[in-house]
Amino acid sequence: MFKVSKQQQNRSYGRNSFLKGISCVDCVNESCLIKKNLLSSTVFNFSDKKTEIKCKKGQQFIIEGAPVNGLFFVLKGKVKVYRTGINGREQIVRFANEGEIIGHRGFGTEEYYSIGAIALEDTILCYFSKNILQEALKKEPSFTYDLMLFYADELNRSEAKVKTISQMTVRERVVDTLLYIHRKFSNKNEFLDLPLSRKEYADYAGTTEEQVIRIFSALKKENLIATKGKKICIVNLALLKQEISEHNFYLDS
DNA sequence: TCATTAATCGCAC
DNA sequence: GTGCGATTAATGA
Repeated sequence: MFKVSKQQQNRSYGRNSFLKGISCVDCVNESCLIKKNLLSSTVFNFSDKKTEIKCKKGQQFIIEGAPVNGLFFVLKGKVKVYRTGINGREQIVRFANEGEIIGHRGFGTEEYYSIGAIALEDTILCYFSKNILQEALKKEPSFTYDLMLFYADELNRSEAKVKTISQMTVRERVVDTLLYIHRKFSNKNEFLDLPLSRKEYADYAGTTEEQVIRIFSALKKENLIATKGKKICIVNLALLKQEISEHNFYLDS
């Protein structure tokens, strides 16, 4: 679609290539808050200073405990963000889609990342160093404001998740996870457009792989969902929503 | 195709 | 609800 030659060039470097890539002007991610603020000359000049990072499926690009140097934006692909708990259990904090920000919690005074991030499919990231970003944020209020809205939204989501984990039954948490993935990653035919393993569903819902499998097969029997290997289809969205509606759940991405 | 990995299920706790 | 192990299905080299 755009700048094919650049992509081919990237490919020839194999994994882990760090090089200058597609300009923000040509980016297709309208939801990206850099793209949205590109009319500002500050942001425009700043956008030129990004580094493009290519990740293969399954590749980790943020390691828990590593020093924070900057911020990632997802140009293309999907990513999971997690924390490791006791005896190595992963807690998936969130999934990030194209145009979203990763590593922002460590921004500011934090010295080390408290989260890890792994690409769920082949992914291209835009990386900005902390200093460059800080300069742009100080100069351009509307850009800063957009980022603030993003932080507020993240906080809201995080608070809602506390309640999910502490007050919902396992079944409700799994249903909630399905609805979350559906809101965020479904395409039109109700198939979830994200190849997650049962374990990854469990890590997000705060339960075990076995429970997820048991609940999936129960939901299948009740004709609420259908599965084909990793592909999962929401059959009866309304009924699933009804299951967790008493938790007066907020509905957003 | 064969070998590896993931998904299920049953059972004990 | 959780954790382990055996069985079966799916994936990929």
